[in-house]
Parts: sequence; C-alpha cells; structure tokens
Amino acid sequence: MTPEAVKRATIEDVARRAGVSRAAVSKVIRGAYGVSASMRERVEAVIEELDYRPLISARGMRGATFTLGMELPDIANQFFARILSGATTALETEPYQLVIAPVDPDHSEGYRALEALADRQVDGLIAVSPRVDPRWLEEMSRRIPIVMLGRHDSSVGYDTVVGDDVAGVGMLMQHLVELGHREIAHLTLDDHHTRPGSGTPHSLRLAAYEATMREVGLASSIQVVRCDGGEDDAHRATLRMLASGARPTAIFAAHDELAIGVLSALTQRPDTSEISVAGYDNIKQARHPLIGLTSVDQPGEQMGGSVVSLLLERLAGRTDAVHEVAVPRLVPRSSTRPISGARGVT
Amino acid sequence: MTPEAVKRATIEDVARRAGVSRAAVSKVIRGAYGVSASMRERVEAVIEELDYRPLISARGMRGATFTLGMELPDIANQFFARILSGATTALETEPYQLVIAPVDPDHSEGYRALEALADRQVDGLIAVSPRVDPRWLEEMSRRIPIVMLGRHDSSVGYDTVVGDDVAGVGMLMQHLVELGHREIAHLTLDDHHTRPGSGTPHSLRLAAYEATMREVGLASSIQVVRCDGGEDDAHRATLRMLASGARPTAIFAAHDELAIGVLSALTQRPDTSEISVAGYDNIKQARHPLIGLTSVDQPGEQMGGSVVSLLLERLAGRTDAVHEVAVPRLVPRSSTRPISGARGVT
DNA sequence: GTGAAAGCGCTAACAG
DNA sequence: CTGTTAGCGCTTTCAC
Repeated sequence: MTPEAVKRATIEDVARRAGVSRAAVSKVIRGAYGVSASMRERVEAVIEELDYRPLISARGMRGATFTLGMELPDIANQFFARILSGATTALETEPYQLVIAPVDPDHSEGYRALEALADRQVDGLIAVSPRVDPRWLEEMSRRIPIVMLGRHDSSVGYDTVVGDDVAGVGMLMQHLVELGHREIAHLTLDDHHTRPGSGTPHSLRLAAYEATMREVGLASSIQVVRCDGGEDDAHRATLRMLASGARPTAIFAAHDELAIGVLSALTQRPDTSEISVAGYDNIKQARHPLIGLTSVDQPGEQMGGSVVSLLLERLAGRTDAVHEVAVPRLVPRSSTRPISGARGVT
Repeated sequence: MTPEAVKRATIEDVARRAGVSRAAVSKVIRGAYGVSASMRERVEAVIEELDYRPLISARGMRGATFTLGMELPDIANQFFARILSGATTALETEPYQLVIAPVDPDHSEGYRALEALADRQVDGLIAVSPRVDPRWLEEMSRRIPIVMLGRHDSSVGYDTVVGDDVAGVGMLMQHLVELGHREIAHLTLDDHHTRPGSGTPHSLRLAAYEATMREVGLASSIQVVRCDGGEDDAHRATLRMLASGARPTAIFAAHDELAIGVLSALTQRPDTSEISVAGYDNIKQARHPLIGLTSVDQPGEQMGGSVVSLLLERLAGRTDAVHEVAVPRLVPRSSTRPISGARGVT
C-alpha cells in the first residue's frame, strides 16, 4: 500500500539464505525432531538476521493457530475485567495468545463476534454470557471447542463455568431480611435477559429473589423494576420508580454496575438516604469506601482461570462436557443498614 | 479432535454442490463483477444450505483480512473503555472486525501483543499508549499501517491521536491555584513512564505540573510521589506519603484511577478530609456523586473514533502521517475545595 | 538428517 | 459469463 512498504520475510527467504529447505526451517522454528545442531544454529542466525516470524494464519491453514478467542460483552462492566484478568494470568505460561472480540452491548448479540472469531481460525472459543441460542452454541461446538462463562445451560458439546446464583441471592436476601427489610425491590434487566428457564444468571437471580420473598412471607411486597443494563440506565430507572411513589426500604440490583447507578440516583434525592442498596459481583468500585456497596462476591479471576483451563483441556483432547460452579460469598458493607428497631422476620 | 468433529464447508464444497467453479463462488461471496443472476442465486442457495462462511485466514493469504487489531493495556482503567467504545461505534458501519490483544500491565510491554496481532494478519494496528520504542514502531509501520493513541512521539510512518496534556494540566493547576492551594503534590507513575522527552502523556503531565508550580512561584513546594499504576497502588502510595509526614493541601493524580485510590486512602485517615484531590481523564467513576472527582476530561470516545478513521484512511491509501490533538476540558467537582480564606496567588 | 512435493482454503489472472 | 491455473506461507508425509 505505502510506496516503500516492506514485505516481511517468509520461511522461503530464510531457507534460501541459510541454504536449506523450507521443511528444515519449519522444523527448527517448531523445535521438531530431526535437525542437526549445526543446521539449527545456522537457521536460527538467519531468522534473527531477517527478523523472521512465521505467519500464524498460514500456519493455521495446516494446523493450529495457538489463538484463543473470547467474545466479551460490555467492557465497561468491571466484572468482566476480573474475568479477563484471571484468563490472561492462566495463559501467561501457555503458548496461546488471547484475542478479544468486543460486542456492542446495544446492538449485536454475540453471534457476530463468535462467528468472526471462528472465521479467523481461533483454536478455541470463550463465550461470556452470550445472548445466543444454546442450540446454536451446541451446533457451533461441533466445529470448534467452546467454553461458556456465565450461563446455566445444560450442554453436551461445550463446557460451562458459572456462579451459583441461587445460593448467592439466597445469602443476600437473608442478609437484608435479617436487617429487618420487608419492602425489598429488585432491579434487573429486561425480559430478554431474564426469561424464566433461559439459563441466564439474571433469570436465576430474579427467580431466587421472588422465591425468597415468598418463603419469608413477603410475596405481596415483590417489586421488580426493569432497566437497560448500564449504570445510567439504572440511575434513570431508580428515579422513575421513586417518582411513581414506590418507597422500598432496600433495593437489590442484579449486578454492581446497576447498584452503583441506584446509589447515584438516591444521592440526588434528599428523602431517600435511608434506602439500603445491594449489588452482585463485588467489582472493584463496590469496595471503594465512598461507595461501600454490599455485594455478593463472584470469584471472577478464578472463573476466568477455569475457563481457560477447561478450554486447554479440550484442545488437549477431552470430549466430555464439564460444568463448573463457582461459590459466591456475601460481602456486607455500609450500603445496607438495619431497619430502625426491627430484627428478623418470621 | 472430538470424535464427531464436523468440518466446516469450504468454497470447494459449495462449488461442487452448485456445479460451478470455485472462482465463481468466490465472485459471488465478494459481490464481484461478472456473475449471472441465475448462477448467483444457485450459489447463494447452496451457501445457505451448507452454512458456508469463508475462512478469513485463507482469504488473508491472498489479500486483506478485514480485521483491525488493537493492543490494549490495563482493561481495568475505564478510560480505555471510553476509547474502545468510540472505536467500535466508528466501526459499526464498516466491514472491518476489531480484535483486541490484552496486555498484562505488569509484565509484557506491548511488543508481544502488537507482534502477535501482526502475525495474525490484521490489516491495521491500533496501539494504545504502548511502552515500546518509537523507532520500533516506526520500523513496524513499514510493514503494516499503525495508528498510535496516547503518545506525543513525532513520527513519519504512523499516525497519532493524543490529548493536549500540557493544556489540560494547565487548566487543572490554575483551578487549584485559584482555590488557594499552594502545597500541591503530584502522584504519578514510575520513571519508566515519565522519563522527560519520552513522549508519554505522563511525562508531559509531570513536566507541566512542575512548570506551573514554578511559574506561580511554588517551585519549593513541588512534591512528586510515585506509584505503580493501579488504584490500589495509589492508595498505598498515599498512605505512605501521609505516614512520612507530608501534608499537601491538594493532590493531583496523573489519572483518575489513581485519584480514586487517593480518595480511598484519604477516607481512611480522619485528619485528611480537607485535602483536595484531582485526577485526569474524567472516567465514569469520577462522575459518580459519591466520588465527585474533579478531573480533566479527555474525549475518549472521540479519540477512539479518530483512531479508527485514520487507520481506515491509511488502508484506503493515505501515506503521509497525521497527528491529531484532542482538546481537554476541566470538570470541577466536589473533590477540590477552596483553601480557607485564601484566593489567588501572586 | 535432509529435502522434494503435495496441499490447507482462498483469490486473481487469464483463457475460453 | 465461466472455468482453469497458479500461487499466498506454512506444515507434513515420504523418499532419499
């Protein structure tokens, strides 16, 4: 393209310059068996001299690309940063390179990113809470190894890593109830993400919320508020709820980013400073003393590590599906306070 | 690998099944000139039937891969989320796919990620504040189009997009001085990131801080504190500084993530609530009312968009280097307060 | 231990 | 308008 564009050296260039065959060079760079020390030395010198690096895509036409692809929705949600951190750490000592295809949270749904990655010859796919049909994933997994993070689908063709959302919500709700709360609202995503039986974390969290409310005799206080996924959306939804006259004593947001949006909305309204707020995930921002958000910790780093391990196992030949469940942990902080006087329920 | 592994359909499969040549299929999928309507129809039906998708890497061996690679350090820093958002938006209507190679902020330095991307045949490279030698980048840019975001290097082979750090720091320092602050400390990264003349944003911010201090006659109050890049590091560095007895009236942190760590440290110490804090970038968290961090806004989304546009222009044939400077904007918030009584300086 | 040759899936140049 | 041919850079039998 550019006038003085420089072509990179090919295996052929190296072979010629070293006076050997391409096959020989190939063996050297792969550390394969059957090369004399003298030849190896000579070839390596030329590689150095020519600054030669094998083209992965060409290599991929014959075998592996040593590339793992990860589809990632909404990079703004810091829980995904935890996952990514765990994944890159797990990959540090491995010869694999991770590449990420970001998904526009508003528009596309994951199909596009997953397919784009597959078209680019990645050896394995990591799908993070993708909004895709499980059957589609199942089909896809017959062509390429897949590990999915963050859904409870039962699957035979791919592995899954997921948090125990029912247990997590259970702990959190118990905490709120013990603090004396009865009017507990739940802020969650739209139907699309929470359809019963869809296997998404948010559908389970919603169901667990409702179940707990019923169990403790608060069925009539069940209040579900919907919003669109981001901090700002949660902020607006909270203001809307407040404007409609609702006055819960506690709001359980389906994940921390939403909870933080709830907090910012409550801060704006002088009459609502008593409302307790809780989130889910325990992202970094939740831990900040000025935020102090009660949350349910999901071990994101560990989950990211598991995902990578499982994928690596698949690449090494495993064929039966593994489903890993990560254990959540309640982290109470200042954003949840006891209701005046009250203690416990039924 | 898996027993019942399914191979994906190739162009050959489609050609055979449709009773045409591979070249014909190729033309159809590229929308190239010279195919009869009837053939196009037949081929498209088979493509649908076989669920055929061209393998990008094979295609790349001949021409373009329609893939843009972005090296991204530290996904936890939300400023990069702003950039990414701008980039993906700009790419929405383009036929290019963006892939990201995450860089472990602790270990690698960007070389690895950039090379990994180039080895994988991306058509263009976006480097975000990479810690690499400008000469190396220059060399690399002779093989593949590059746009670098976040450094002030003068370059001939690649484009750059960067904020006007000197102007931004100027505004911020003026703001602090006008509030009556004289003991203003600067928290920044280690020497490696701030070496004078290295062209990194942090080296310019540091220099601009020192310059302003001198200009307003506060040279003797210059205090530079170093830390390691993350919120927690900033937190610890602040506690260390406090323990050493230093009592600035204001702390200017080199970016918002650091500033937020400073805030959390100050919150822990009862005697420091009067200290003003300011950051840089204006990330989402800075805007939260419970944080209320004074910051200098960098138009990250716009910068991300510019980066993509410039790269696309290069792919379209432009060969002269473009250097774009984004204009920063001061956003005062509650984290900076006037010093008792004082007003203005010299 | 070494190299020649075939082929991965695709595109581009040309011939029909 | 259509098909044949020749690679792109690499790996992998398989002879030597």
